[in-house]
Amino acid sequence: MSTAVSAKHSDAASLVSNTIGEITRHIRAHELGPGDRLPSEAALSRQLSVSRTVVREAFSSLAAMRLIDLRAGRRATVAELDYGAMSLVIEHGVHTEQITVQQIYDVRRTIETRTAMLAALRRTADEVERIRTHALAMRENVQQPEQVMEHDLAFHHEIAKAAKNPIFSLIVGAFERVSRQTWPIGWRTRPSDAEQLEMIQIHIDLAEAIETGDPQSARDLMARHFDESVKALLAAGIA
Amino acid sequence: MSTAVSAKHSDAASLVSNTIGEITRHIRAHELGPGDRLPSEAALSRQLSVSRTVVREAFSSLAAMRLIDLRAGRRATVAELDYGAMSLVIEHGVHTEQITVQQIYDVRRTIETRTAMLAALRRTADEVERIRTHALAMRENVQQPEQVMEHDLAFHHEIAKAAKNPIFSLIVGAFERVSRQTWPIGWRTRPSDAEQLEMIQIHIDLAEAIETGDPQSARDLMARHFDESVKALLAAGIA
DNA sequence: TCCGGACAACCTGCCAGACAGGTTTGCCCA
DNA sequence: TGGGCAAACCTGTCTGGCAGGTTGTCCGGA
Repeated sequence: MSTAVSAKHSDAASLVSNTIGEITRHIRAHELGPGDRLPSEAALSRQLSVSRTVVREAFSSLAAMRLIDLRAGRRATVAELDYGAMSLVIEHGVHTEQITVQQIYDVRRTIETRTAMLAALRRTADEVERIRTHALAMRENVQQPEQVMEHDLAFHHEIAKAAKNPIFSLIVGAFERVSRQTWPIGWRTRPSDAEQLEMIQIHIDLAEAIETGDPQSARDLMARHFDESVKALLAAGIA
Repeated sequence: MSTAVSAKHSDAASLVSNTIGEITRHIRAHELGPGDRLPSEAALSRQLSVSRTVVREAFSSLAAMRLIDLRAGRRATVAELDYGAMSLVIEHGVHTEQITVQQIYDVRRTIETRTAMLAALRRTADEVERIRTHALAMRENVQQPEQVMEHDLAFHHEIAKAAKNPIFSLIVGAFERVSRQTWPIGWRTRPSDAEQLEMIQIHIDLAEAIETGDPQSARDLMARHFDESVKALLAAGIA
């Protein structure tokens, strides 16, 4: 696998990409925020002297990146930050064998040891509650892997949120689609009840460290969690 | 600013989004890799029983996320991993005031202390050469901020590449567009020659640590670099 | 046999016009 | 003043068409 990651020079002077530029410029120039409405397709079509087809494709592209929201009959609106697009990029990388699962774990470890630390420092009572609930729900539903996975994902997500930096949420979210596909593999490498509970216990301990407000301990537990996971994956021959 | 980051449930059963799904499924099912060709618009149109317009918008959306490459007259091809889409998402977040510059620095610090460490462990001779060249070029062109910035960005990018994990390159690249806009602000907070050279010296030292293969020192230098930068930004009132 | 060039078939970029629904707005009536 | 209805507006999708770039093939010459 090559580690080349490029960015095409997007001065591709096609009408559609120019139109995309005009629309983002419009958002910036008018200081639009999430929920604010954009001009209609027909209006932009006239204004930029291109066909509605071109404007539509531009809107469609922006919607694909989740920069705007589109709904039938309604005007396009500026969207809230959303990790959907990044999620697709990562998934694409994995499926085209440009990214390995192990590389994802390394990045997640790097990011999530930080979110755990920050969460321990910045979490609110509500957030602690949600984090702990998910950790405990993992143990309660240990017989239903599907449930365990959902609470596991939500657990990590809530920690990222509690870190109070939306970019961390964005990145953690970006791995969600792929995680949903690789998670069962990791689970299967822990066939005994004891091993499963041990893995879940780390989550519970982590929730407690965040509740106590112990960043060092939260950091270490998250690091251990990922170290164990990678070890399990390697043992299963995923490398 | 809210820290909410959502992902719309994309079961939007529109023809276009279904078609996007079909195309990504096609890539996965046929195990296509970068450069491989996709069916023509007309063929997909017949195959999925939708108009060419719909297929075009689907292609256009995928191209916006840089999952495929489109060129006139040519068939669409599977694209290499590319941070263009992620870059736009981040930029959008900043312009709509959902992300602050300081939050970006925190994430970059988290990611890049890791890339510096890994680069020190995994770099090849060629990579060391490129990294050092950029660091030295910063010093040589110290009178032309534009040049300094370009070499600075390239410096960080090369380190990410040397870490041999494409996801790190992806993330570092994702911040490039925004960095290009905020970099001059940081530069202005270092008005004296001495301060500028001091900041550049860290880069040179870092290049050396990576060359020597000293991960601990590389890590610390990168951390210091970001700490200084944040301090400068705060002093300038960007917070 | 091999190479190069020209031509035909194919493909994409863009456009105009049209129609079926869903949404918004404003007006009118109670 | 408040509620409801109809018209105006807007988006999703389709058809058909033309210009211009690309690809592949085939034939003639070396």
